[in-house]
Order: sequence, then structure tokens, then C-alpha cells
Amino acid sequence: MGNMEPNDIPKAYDPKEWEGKLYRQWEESGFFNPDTCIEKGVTKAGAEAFSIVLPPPNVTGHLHAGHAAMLAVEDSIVRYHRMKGDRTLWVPGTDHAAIATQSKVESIIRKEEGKTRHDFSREEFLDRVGKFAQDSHDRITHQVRKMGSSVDWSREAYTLDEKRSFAVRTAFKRLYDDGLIYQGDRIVNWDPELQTTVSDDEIERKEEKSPFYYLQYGPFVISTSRPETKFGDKYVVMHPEDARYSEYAHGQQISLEWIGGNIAATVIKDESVDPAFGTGVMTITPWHDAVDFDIAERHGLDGEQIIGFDGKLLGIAGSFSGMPILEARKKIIDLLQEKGLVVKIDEDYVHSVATNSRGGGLIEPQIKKQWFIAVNKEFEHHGTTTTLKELMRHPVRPGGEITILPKQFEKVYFHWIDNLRDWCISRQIWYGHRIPVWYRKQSTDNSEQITNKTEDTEVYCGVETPEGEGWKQDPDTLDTWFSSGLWTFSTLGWPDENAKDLIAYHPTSLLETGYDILFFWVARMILMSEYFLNTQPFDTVYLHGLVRDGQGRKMSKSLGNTIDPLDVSEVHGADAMRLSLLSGTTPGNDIRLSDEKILSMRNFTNKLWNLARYVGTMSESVDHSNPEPKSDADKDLLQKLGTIVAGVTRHIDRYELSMAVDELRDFTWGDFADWYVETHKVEKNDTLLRYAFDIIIRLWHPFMPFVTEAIHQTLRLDKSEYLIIARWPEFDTTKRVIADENRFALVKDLIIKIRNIRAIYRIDPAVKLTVSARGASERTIRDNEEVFKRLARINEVKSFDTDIPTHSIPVQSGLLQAFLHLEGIVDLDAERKRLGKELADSERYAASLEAKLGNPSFANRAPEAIVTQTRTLLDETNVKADELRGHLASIS
RNA sequence: GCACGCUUAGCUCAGUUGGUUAGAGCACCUCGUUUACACCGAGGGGGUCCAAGGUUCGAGUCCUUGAGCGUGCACCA
Repeated sequence: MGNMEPNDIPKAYDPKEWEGKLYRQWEESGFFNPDTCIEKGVTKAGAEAFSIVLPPPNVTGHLHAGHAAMLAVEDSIVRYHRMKGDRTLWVPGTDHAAIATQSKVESIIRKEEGKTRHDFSREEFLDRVGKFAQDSHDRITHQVRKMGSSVDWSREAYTLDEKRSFAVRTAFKRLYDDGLIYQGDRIVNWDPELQTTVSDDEIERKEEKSPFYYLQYGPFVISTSRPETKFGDKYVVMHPEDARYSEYAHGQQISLEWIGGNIAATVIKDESVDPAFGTGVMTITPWHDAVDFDIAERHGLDGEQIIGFDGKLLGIAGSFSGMPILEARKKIIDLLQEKGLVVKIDEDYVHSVATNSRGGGLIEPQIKKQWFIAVNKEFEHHGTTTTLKELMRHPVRPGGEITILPKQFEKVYFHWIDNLRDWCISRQIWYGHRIPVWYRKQSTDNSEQITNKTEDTEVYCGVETPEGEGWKQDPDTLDTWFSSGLWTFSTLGWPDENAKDLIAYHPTSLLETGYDILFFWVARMILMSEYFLNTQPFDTVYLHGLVRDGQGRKMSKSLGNTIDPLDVSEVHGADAMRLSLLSGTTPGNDIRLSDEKILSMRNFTNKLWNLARYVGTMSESVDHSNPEPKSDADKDLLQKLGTIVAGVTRHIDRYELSMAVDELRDFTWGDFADWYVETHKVEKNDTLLRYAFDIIIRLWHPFMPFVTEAIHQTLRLDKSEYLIIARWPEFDTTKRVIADENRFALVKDLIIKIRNIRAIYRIDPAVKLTVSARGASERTIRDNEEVFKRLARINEVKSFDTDIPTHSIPVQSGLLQAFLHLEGIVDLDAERKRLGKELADSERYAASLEAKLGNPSFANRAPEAIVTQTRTLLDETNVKADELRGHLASIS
């Protein structure tokens, strides 16, 4: 009698019935919080710590499949460590994503109300953004819960909340006081649409075809795709070694006719000019081009602003002033053509233009006074002289404190650092951390442009608003990555260096994020942590790939191929969604997600559920803590169980989640469901059945928390209140049995071969067959007789001595041999053919092994174990071939 | 241009430090309602591991070159 009636448990697992309820129970239990785990004795106070900070999703909308992948990986690892008994903390949070969020709200306001942010006061506008962010936050945290993430909500953080703001101001002030933050007029990426600077990393280059003009510039021909920037060009640059221009000397003045009339141009020789490009001569526009800016700096040249911050030409353009650049471009060419200065126009020129990847427009390089972090400046740091670049490089070096998975991203990381320029951290948007710098004019002049400070401007940088009259705060806000960079420790109580969490959980154990933000975020966290805490922010960086559709395309709204993790979870369950994102994926490689894959994982969820139904209804509720192996099948299962526990544990420890999941799935579906459950139907070892399933459920829990917890609440195989705090299986090696001579494997193989023969000869499943066996083979079969009969559909096992039964065909599995009685059923010709093919295969294989062994250099150089193995293999193959020959002879 | 990665069954991918006759899921073919599951079970077909060289007793795995694809960075006067 089972302990449950079949009707107690529904046939199909229904995630909707369970998921919401289970998550609520987990959350209310408090076990996501390591303090509760310690209090209730689930975790020892002195246990090893394992901590992750959740890469905070942007409050720009909702979670997509990439977030779901991140949550699946992190939650699996976190649940594993919690079950293992580690003090496990996973800190959740969201990111204000300054530019992205503000531009989103601006576009909504533009669309719905036809207004711009300048129709509001700063406070009114921030209020609107704040409301939007709050809505997004609520939606996102809801989604994080839906995915089953076991984050500690009591420690939730927001990059723009009061604690994080305090950390940001403290960090800014320290860098400022140490001279590593400076304000300077440098060339920056200006987005005229969003009216703000953006960092180099936020630029996305797009290929574009546009006319390329060759213009007569005195004795030279120069080329440009941007004639509208050429008004002020008065320096003409060429390579110093270029023989074509050796008659011109560096510094030489040349009088020539240009857009606005006659000008005096100065010749500059600089090695950055590529003689092979165009005519090898160019003019420079230092105000609107980063390379030109560098040349101008090298030679002490001046530059003039041609294009205003609104994207229109300035006074220097004379009659063109006030025109948007694209309109001006055409008219300037008309004028140059009238003057006869256009040499030729290449209409098919392809070059790349810079755009703001955060939803803005075409980037216009501009010289602007901005705040920068000096990455190449030397400073004293804990007794050594170093630079911020060096601090970023150091922990990632070979043998360093940080391991990046996959390893090849370390090279990409170093390459990025090598090319890094000073980091522009100020933005002209409103949503974000206001720069903690205040200005006060000594004189009475209260100019508009207070940031353009003169000698009599007093500057104050501090964590709090300064005392006294007349202070005005810098209107700019900080790059969102500045606050994100502090994330591993600002969430743990920093700048209080004695904060309990900071001491207990920093450096964090793992940072799991997409490879696309290695530079934006990972590098900056390393910088900040090394600088402020003199330690790495995390030990391991696990970079997951981009989630793509079944054909490998990026998911996008316009393609209509997005898969919403919430929709999938709603229909097929969060477990199926999670498993789809874990299986078949490796760090650094993109993840393909398709409906077929999700369905197959949904099927597996149901398989697990039905195993639970079987265990629940077909076995006695017994104390299964000490299972006794009674049969060959039992021993086989125990052995495999030991292997799978060790394997899954090892794979998770190495962050090989896909391997853990795939191997566990093969074991569960194949070894346990297809074989052990079938043998249990005749052997009925309830203790072992329940023991094994208990372990299987715990092994699955990190990956499929909902269905396993549902099964736990249904069957209660483990004594824990919730599976989340059940002990991670550690296979007791004393229970580990080495199955005798692999007997069950042979029986299994024999069964498969009999089934194969049945299929080949189309034997009706209703017809049961008879087999004969003798000697050791008979003993093995008799020991497994009931299982054998059931699974191979045999009605009788007969013994014989010398004479092989007539009308029978041999079935062979290693040394295990049986004769299948097939009187009147089998076409002997076909059987001869089948056996002949099998014999040919064996002979071919034996020959190749013999050749190998006959090769003296193999015998001499290969390790002994390999040679022995090969010899054994040859012997076995020869025995098999002999048997086959005998069988063939017997039916000839 | 520089760097990195990928190329294994029709499709999507595993394949750990080189070592049994290369695996899985999906798809495909045949059979099937046996007391967990048709979101199932049983059986099967299908691969010169991109190409050419090389190292080695032994290469899907290591080296060189090439091809195709992808990504990052730089340049684009």
C-alpha cells in the first residue's frame, strides 16, 4: 500500500498552483536573509561566507530574457551555497541609469504632452522621473520574485537612494581631495539631442554613406565629409617624412583663398597623419574632433567653436550662422563650387558616425569644461606609487585575486585599459547624483555660467552643502557608472568601514553579469574597490552571453522575436524558463532560446513531478535514511548516485552549470526514471527508492526551486521545513557500493538487445518470449529474473547444459549470453545478415586494436594503464567475435 | 587595421588536463494505451568533428597556415 492515493496528486504539474504561494512562503520564512539562517541554526555563525550583489537592473522598464538568465545563474549558485551551509547573502537592487531613464521619460513626455524637460522646473521634472522609476522598480522587483530569486529583500538598495548618495558624495570628495578628479576643458562627446556629454564607452558607431569632398586649400587638396566644420581651419597638417610636401616647412605661413575669403594658413608637420590616406594632407578642427584636438595640444595650437551645443552653426560661420549642420553642409558646398574650390566629390564614401547608445542622437565632439577622473596620474596608494589604470590592471593579472570566466575576456579587459582615456564623469542631465561641488563668487558679479569659474570663484567640494551665503551647486550630475562602481560595497554599509556587512561579506565571492558591460561596470567596480578599500570587489567574474532567438538573432522589438521571461513562466513555469537558460550554455557564449527548448524543459519539469507521483503513491513512507542495496539494480543505482552527487557538486563549484544540469537530467530521466523506477515496480525497495529521490530533489532544487519545493511539500522526504534550507547532499562513501562486475549494466544491455530484436522482427508486444541460459549467465539472469522478464517481455527463463536450444538465436552482452526462442518468428537469412554485420564490426575493431598494440612505439611510449586497457579491450572484442562466429555457425 | 572567439548529426549545442568504436536535446522513421508521466514509453537511422599541413605511439582536443561567420577596439582628414 502506498501512502497516498493516486488522485491526491494531479497528473500534470501546474506551476500557477504553486509558484506564487511558494515564493511568499520562502520570503516570509526569512531564510533569504543569512542572519535568520544563523539565528535558527540553519547556518553556523562561523561558516564560510558566500556573497553576490545582484547587478542592479535599470529602472527603465522591465526585465528581459538576459535578466532572466542572470537571475537563473545567480539563484542556482546562491541556493547551492545556502544548502551547503555557507553564510550566503545575495543583495538585490536597482539602478537609476541616469541618461537612459531620463531620455525615456523625456520621450514619453514629448509624445504624450508635446513638452520638453525645459517646460518644467528641475524639481518638477525630477518628480516625474522619480515616479516613472518607482513604477519600473515595482515591476522589476515583482519580476525578480517571479523568477524565484532568493535575494535578501531586507537589504535591497537603489543606486540613487540616501545611503548610496552618501557613499557617492564621500567617494567623489576623496578622489577630489587626492587630486584624481579634476575639472578641465577637454574634448568630449556631446549629444545635442539630450543636451549632455556621454562617455567614450557609451558611443555606438554606425556605418553611413555620405559624400566625401576634395577641396582646394591653397596649394593643397584636402578632403572632408564635414565641410561645415571647415570655417576656422587655419592649420594644414602633413606627415614630416612625406616627400611630396618636403618643400613646405613646419610653421610656414601660406596665404590662400578659403570659405570666408583670404586667410593665412600655417603648415604643421605631425606623424599622426597617414600619407596614404587621401592626399596625405589635412586641415584640423580641434574643437570638433578628438584626433585634431590631440594634434592641437601637441603643437600648442588654438581652436575655435564652430558648432553650438544646439547643433547649429555659430557666428564664425558668417551668413551660415544659425543653420543646422546638414542644411549648412549643402550650402557651403554650393559656395565652394562657385569659388572653384571643389576638386571632386566621392558619393560612395562609407564612414562611421558616432551615436549615443543610450537613446540619444548623433554625437558632436565639443570642447567643454567637464569633470574627469585622471586614470594615468600617479599617486601614493598604501605605500606605493601607482595610477588608477594600474589599480584596475593589478588584480586581474595572472595569479591575481580576480578570475574572469571565460578566461579570454582577461585579454579584452587589458586591451581596453591600455586604450583608456580620462573618464568624463559629468553629465548635463538632471536625473542622477548631483556633483558635490559648490561655487561662490568673491565679487558681486553673479554670472550665468557659474561653472566657468574665474580666479575669484571659490570652490568647495564636500559631502554636505557648505555653510554660509551665496553657494551655488554645480548643476551637473554624475555618470551613472560612478555610483554603480561602488555597488559591491555601497550596498554593504560603506563608507562606514566598520559596517557589519562590509566586514562579513566583502570582497564578494562572485560577480555574474553580461559580457557587454565588462568595461562599463566590471572595470569600474575594480577601480573603486581597489582605490577605496584596497581590495578586489569580487573573486570571480562570470560573464554570461547575450540571449538570442532560435536562429541566433538578437532579440528586438522590431524583429518581434523577443521572449518575455514572465510570459514563459506564466505558461510553462519559472523552472522551465530557468532551465532553458542554464542548459547548453557556457560563460561568454551567447545563449539561444527557442520555444522548442523551453518546451523540452517544461516536459522535464513534469517528468520530475510524475516521478514524485510515483514515489508518493507506489512506495511506503519509511525511514529511508539507511537504505540497503538488495539487488544488482540497487547497487547500480547507489553507485551512479554517488557519481552524480560528486559530479554536480564539482560542476557547480567550477561554475559549469550547464554540465551540472545536463548530467543531472540524464541521470534523472535515464538511470532513475527509465531504469530504476522500472525495476522498483518488481523489486519494491521503497527505502532506496525514497532515499535516491530525496537526493535527486535536493540536487535539483538550486536549478528548479519551485517544482522541487512543491514536491517537498507533497512528499516530505527531507525533514527540513523548506527545501531552501535542506542540506546539500554529500554522498556517504560508506554507502557507496561498487556494483559486482557491473552485473546490472550487462543485464540492462541484454534487455536492450532483446528489445532491439523484437523491434527488428516486428514481434507483437503482447507476445512474450522464452530465453535459455546456462552457467554464470544463467545465474546473473536468475538473480535479476523478475526485472529481466518484465523489461524484456519474457515469460520464461529456461536453463540448458550443452545443446543450444533449437530455433533460438543468441543474444550477447559482454560475457552475458542468452538464447532467444524464436520458433517460426524469425527469418534466419535476415538474422545471419544481422549477425554477419555485427561480426564484421567486431573484427574490424579488433584489427585496429591489434595494429595499435603491435606498434612497438605504442607499447613503449604510451602509459601502462592505457596499454593494459587496450589489451583488455582487444580480449573482450575477440571473445565477442568468437561467440558471434559460433552463433553464425549454429544457424547456418 | 589590431585583437578575441566560433565552425562537431537536419537544427541547437556538450565534449574538462590529447587515450575505449565522438555524445545529448529537438526534429525524423518504426512500434506501442505494461498499474508515475502521451508534457509518455520502446527501438532505429543520421557525423571524412570547416580545409590543408605539422607535433605525437595516439588529435574533435595541441601548433602553423588558410576559408567562412561573429564580437570588441582603433581609424575613417
